[in-house]
Amino acid sequence: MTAARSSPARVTMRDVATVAGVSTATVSKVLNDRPDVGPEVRQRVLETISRLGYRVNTVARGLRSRTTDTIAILTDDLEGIFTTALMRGVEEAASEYDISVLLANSYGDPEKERKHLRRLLDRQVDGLIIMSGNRVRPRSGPALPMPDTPYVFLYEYGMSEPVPSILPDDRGGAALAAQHLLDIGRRRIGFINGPASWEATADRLDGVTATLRAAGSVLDPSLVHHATSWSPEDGHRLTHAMLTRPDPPDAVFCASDDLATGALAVHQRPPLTTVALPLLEMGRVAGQRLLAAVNGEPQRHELIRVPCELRVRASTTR
Amino acid sequence: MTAARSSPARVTMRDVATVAGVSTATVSKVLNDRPDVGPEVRQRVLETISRLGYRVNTVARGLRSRTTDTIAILTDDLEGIFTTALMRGVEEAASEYDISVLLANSYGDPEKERKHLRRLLDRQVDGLIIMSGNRVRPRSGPALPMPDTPYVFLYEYGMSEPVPSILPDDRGGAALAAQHLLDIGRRRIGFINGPASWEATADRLDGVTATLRAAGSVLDPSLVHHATSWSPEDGHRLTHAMLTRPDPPDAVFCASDDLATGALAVHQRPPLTTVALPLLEMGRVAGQRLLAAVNGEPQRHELIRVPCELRVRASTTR
DNA sequence: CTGAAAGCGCTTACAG
DNA sequence: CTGAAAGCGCTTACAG
Repeated sequence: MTAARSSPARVTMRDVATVAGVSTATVSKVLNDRPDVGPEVRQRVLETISRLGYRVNTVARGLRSRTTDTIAILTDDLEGIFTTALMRGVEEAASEYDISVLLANSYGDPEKERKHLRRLLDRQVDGLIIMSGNRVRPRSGPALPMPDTPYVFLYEYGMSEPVPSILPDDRGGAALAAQHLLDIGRRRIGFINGPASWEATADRLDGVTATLRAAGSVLDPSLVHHATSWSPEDGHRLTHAMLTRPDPPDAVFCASDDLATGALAVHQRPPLTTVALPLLEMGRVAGQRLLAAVNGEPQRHELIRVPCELRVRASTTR
Repeated sequence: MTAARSSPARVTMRDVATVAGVSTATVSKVLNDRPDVGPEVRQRVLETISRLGYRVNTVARGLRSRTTDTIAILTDDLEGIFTTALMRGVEEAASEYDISVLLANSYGDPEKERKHLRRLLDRQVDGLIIMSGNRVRPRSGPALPMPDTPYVFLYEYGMSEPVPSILPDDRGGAALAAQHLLDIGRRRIGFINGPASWEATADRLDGVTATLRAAGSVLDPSLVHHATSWSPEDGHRLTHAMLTRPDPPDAVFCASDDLATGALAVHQRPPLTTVALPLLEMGRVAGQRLLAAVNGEPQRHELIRVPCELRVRASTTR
């Protein structure tokens, strides 16, 4: 890429200094809110800046100060169903501190991940969020060793790297749902869970089981069905099977919105009570943790489970 | 943000030059594949680079060369239903040229847009993609004048700015669907269109009308219903009304997947024949157009309509 | 073909 | 409180 644009000589810090009759050092101090500048000089410099329409060149600043105020999101699936909400959280957290966010997509390919990491490190990013957009699972370390650049995992987790991994509290979320059903008087709870191979599936079963047990009740194993996919079709099929038993449950908890959608015919669908994944909040936490690390706060291996939220709607209102 | 990391003195171009016994100018030339370097010197430099593990500092390069190989996506809705597919297209196009992509979210707020633009220009981005994630409509120019930085609109369009706007060809897409229904022998076509206030709604009505007319047929106005939202509920309601008429249509075309989903009960849903929005391709086109402009290619006001694609599935197979 | 020199636009000790 | 000087790590004319 070559820049073929010609501009009418961008205003530089030197211009401001000359016009204001000070040194560039002083202009820089004003710009960075250093205390060691006299009030009248500061005033004069600020006026000159706004009169000339001066804007700092972040690239030059970055070269000198060795920090770029830039972090990167490296995802394995830019089109994952949770990607945008997670990214929004990261972007919000970063924006609050005037940090910019670079976006890169590895498609889950370690070779692509390595290439992106190399490019991002060459660009001197201050830190990285390594993220999955669709499924919580363990992963190996970054495809490129990064001894000097902090990073965190988001919606996936490392096995031993000394960094935090930000995850949804699927167990707690399922417990919320089960407790809610108990609270509205249901005792015989059916559970359409996700595919058995997903971590969230086991975590949610744990949550439901423990909640019922704590209430002196028990989860009937024959009322737990595992879908083979997260599709409405599976939700419909399994719910139908459950409700046509001689001893049907008095409430059904589905492990995902799609499963629940299929459980109900569209023309008789009340607004669903839902356990919301805290995606936005997870993104924010990831951003904040990363920025803290960029600022020198030590990191260690830890799994941070962000609580889910129960949204009660008509489907469980009496 | 301050960088509190201490690294063991990063390898610099000067180090490579010293070890290889050449000047930094020569190292730079090798790095940038300039022809004016002797083969044995080039070889020696390359070996030294890989031996020392040298990596270019993109920030320093950017300061000197006045180009950052970075573009930005500025969206009004990071969680719009089309956002990720569009972004993926942009990211793919950019990655092919080793261009990095910055992400910013204005939430449709002109003040936030201005702030982001300012920050992005300060960072010396080579160009910008200004994008809507959910709805094609006209918009005013960028919230900050950008005389020196090229940009394009994506999934929204400017009224007069001398830049391209990349849009889906909704009219052509609807025509594809109508023609397909004619091709499989249907003559009396019902049309569940979107809300009347959307541009895509008018464009699609145009497409269907023109296609039927060209086939010597005509679209019965009483078989055109406009939804009040894009929801499955609306799709269900309107389809039901249409099919319970004394003279029902022999095919129904819905203006969105959600409307079509509602049109069918989940347990009897065949795979839907669909007109796919060319979101990925649109993103790619936007990226390519922008990079061309960055390289000095002149821009002008134009609306680029990217063709939709018909995906025939069981719902229209005999 | 190769290198010395200048300079991109800032910030940072440091001297006064 | 203010500024002269050095320098971040590159690339780019230019001279030889």
